[in-house]
Amino acid sequence: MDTVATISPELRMTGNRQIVLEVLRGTTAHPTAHQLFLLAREQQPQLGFATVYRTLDLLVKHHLAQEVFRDKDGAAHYDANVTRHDHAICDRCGRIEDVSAPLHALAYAIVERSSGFHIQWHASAFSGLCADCAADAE
Amino acid sequence: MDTVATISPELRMTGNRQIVLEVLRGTTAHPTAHQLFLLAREQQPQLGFATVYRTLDLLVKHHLAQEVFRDKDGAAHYDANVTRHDHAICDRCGRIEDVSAPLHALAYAIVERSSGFHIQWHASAFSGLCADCAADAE
DNA sequence: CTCCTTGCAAATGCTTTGCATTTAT
DNA sequence: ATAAATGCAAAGCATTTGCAAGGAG
Repeated sequence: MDTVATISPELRMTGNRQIVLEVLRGTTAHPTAHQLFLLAREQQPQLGFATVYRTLDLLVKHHLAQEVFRDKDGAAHYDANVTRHDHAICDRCGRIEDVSAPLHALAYAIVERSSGFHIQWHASAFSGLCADCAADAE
Repeated sequence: MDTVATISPELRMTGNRQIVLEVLRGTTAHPTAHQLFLLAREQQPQLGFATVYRTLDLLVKHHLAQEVFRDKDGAAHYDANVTRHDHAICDRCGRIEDVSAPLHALAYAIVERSSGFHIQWHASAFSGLCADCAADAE
């Protein structure tokens, strides 16, 4: 099941952009722009970080990636999975897990009913202890 | 119903801190640190913005305020309402509304059931059009 | 040739920190 | 007198932008 379009008609897929997109698709770690820069630079040593930021903007505009949340430092985290989903962040090990439950659909209904908002976008991040760390902490 | 403690045993309530807390309690606009600085400075002209940031850290640590979300510019927004609740942000008029529905309780149950996380904190922000703007746009 | 892309460096915006001074206990 | 709080300026991050050089159509 491929939920993500491989190419976008309007976006010229240069070598740099291809590498950034491949690196993002090759991880489930929800990297920041800077983390992506470090990974992509392994394959393209003269890559500049401004290119990564510009590429991420383009990928988001063309729905090939999404910014999923901002961490406590204010750094944006990206995901090549462009379906709407939420995230759970472990305060202990730093793991970031997708929340696959259709929370957003429920949330939209509740928010729209209670406030009258017509929701177009949302970001939810939950933090605490992941199952493994909670077990360790006992 | 006062959900907020007026004082905290460990926190020395200096004049500056009192003013920042009063300004935050006097608004439902979920201001940023800089907006709070501007408002508080009206009552205390020689106030420095570093003091506001330091005060906000303290207020959060002492549960007299919370950081409710970060906007697209990465700026943190604060709230003297320390109960857990979500926010809806209008893309058109910029209004930030509390979502009073007990979304978080539902979300916690769903996330905990699906991922095994023990949630301690969360931030959810929804954006779209508020009821008024949606009506205007028709 | 012309436009888009890129790298570098500088600039920006939010926040934190170092440090000397003032204030409270 | 001892410790905490404050203002100011400088530093720190994440991100954006100006600009000149490089590359594709």
